[in-house]
Amino acid sequence: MRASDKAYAALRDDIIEWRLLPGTVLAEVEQSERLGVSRTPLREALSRLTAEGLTTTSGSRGVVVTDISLEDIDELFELRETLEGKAAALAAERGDAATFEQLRLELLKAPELISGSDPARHAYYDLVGRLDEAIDAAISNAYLAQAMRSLRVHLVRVRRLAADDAQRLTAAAAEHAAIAEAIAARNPRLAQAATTLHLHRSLSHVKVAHTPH
Amino acid sequence: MRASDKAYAALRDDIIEWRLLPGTVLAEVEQSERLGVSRTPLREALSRLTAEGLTTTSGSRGVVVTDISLEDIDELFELRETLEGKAAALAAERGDAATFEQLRLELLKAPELISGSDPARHAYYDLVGRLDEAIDAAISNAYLAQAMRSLRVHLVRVRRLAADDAQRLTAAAAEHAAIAEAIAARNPRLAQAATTLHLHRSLSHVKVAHTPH
DNA sequence: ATTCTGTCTTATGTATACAAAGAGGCTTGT
DNA sequence: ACAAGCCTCTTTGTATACATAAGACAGAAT
Repeated sequence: MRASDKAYAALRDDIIEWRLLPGTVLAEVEQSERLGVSRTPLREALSRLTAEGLTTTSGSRGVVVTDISLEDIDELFELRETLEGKAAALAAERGDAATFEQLRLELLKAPELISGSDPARHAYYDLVGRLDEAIDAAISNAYLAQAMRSLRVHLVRVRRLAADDAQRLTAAAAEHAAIAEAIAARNPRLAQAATTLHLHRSLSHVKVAHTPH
Repeated sequence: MRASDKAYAALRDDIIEWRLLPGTVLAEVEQSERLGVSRTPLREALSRLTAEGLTTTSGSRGVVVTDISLEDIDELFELRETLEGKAAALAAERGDAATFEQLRLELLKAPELISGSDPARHAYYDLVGRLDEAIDAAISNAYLAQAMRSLRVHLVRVRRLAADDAQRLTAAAAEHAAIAEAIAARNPRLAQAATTLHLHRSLSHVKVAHTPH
């Protein structure tokens, strides 16, 4: 693995997992010493992070970790609804029904994974990831898939804040199953509607979790 | 201006203007000598181009200029319709009516610019650019705006192929005016429909121009 | 003749040295 | 005492030297 890849992956994880908080300045020498690479590959890593929007080069203060506020989350989900709604509709038009029917069946059994121990919960996240990948593959549109991939980086960051409880995950699994069902039924409008519903529920959950109560 | 910015701008222009054709390998020493910078800033430029999708790092062959075929154009416009349609609708909800009414009036006078000499045609492209910027500003969504910006890079590349004639530009100006009118009227659905119509016409024009006849 | 292997060449990946620019503090003058 | 200017230190930007890996070509062996 190249040193720049290593530095990129480490920094990306640190930001996504909120070990590097928004506003933190990523000085080149400091980070290169911390990660054990020289400045050259580290700079490349910072470039990639900035291109993804996880960091910004803020004038003369160097590279800083970008903030992600509640308003940002609204904007993020607005774009997400647009892209994923369209993607679900396209997947319903173009995808392979059997693939999504299989995913639907697995999603219906997901509550067992969620209520289980932590490794099983990982299996649930993997399952949702496979649904995303299946949609990506079904839409046959590299540009749309790329746009969604670049969004997901930010979404993972938000999800870390959401503190998903078993109750929410169980509901989300049912919503995902509804999306898979609509795609398997080759019903674009239904697939889009199911996606819209799921995203609104997710957004509400995140916002409730962060509203003072 | 930093050397890396200079190299980035030069390469980006060369690719967009089709002076560097798809498939061209951008060897580091070769390009750094051609552009008069050293390899370090050139590598940063290549990173940024690759992040934008204008180049890809193709295994062991180094960085190559990405191809953009007719199928790619279909995919590109599919995403474009999704994003710009949503943006137009949001602009109609949130934008300032007077701004778009002003743009509409200018667009109605655009045929004079188009039929004129080449510098005036530049004025027309500027006008369309201002409509894009006004929509970007009106939507109040940094993520959506960023997604559209990253799309426009590819679109400029396609436009260079389209060989826009005066007839098509005149029609396009009218379509743009219809979009501005719908936004000024604060009618989201109409704004989205006008955008869909415009993009379909643009796509048809590009495809006709590249179909053997 | 074909294939395998070794070496050589040429590319990219990395480290480090040097340059330039900016911020902060200290000193000096009024 | 306060302000202004200069100096220094720190940080990023650039160049270049070195390492490493991959690919091609040639030669030899089967």
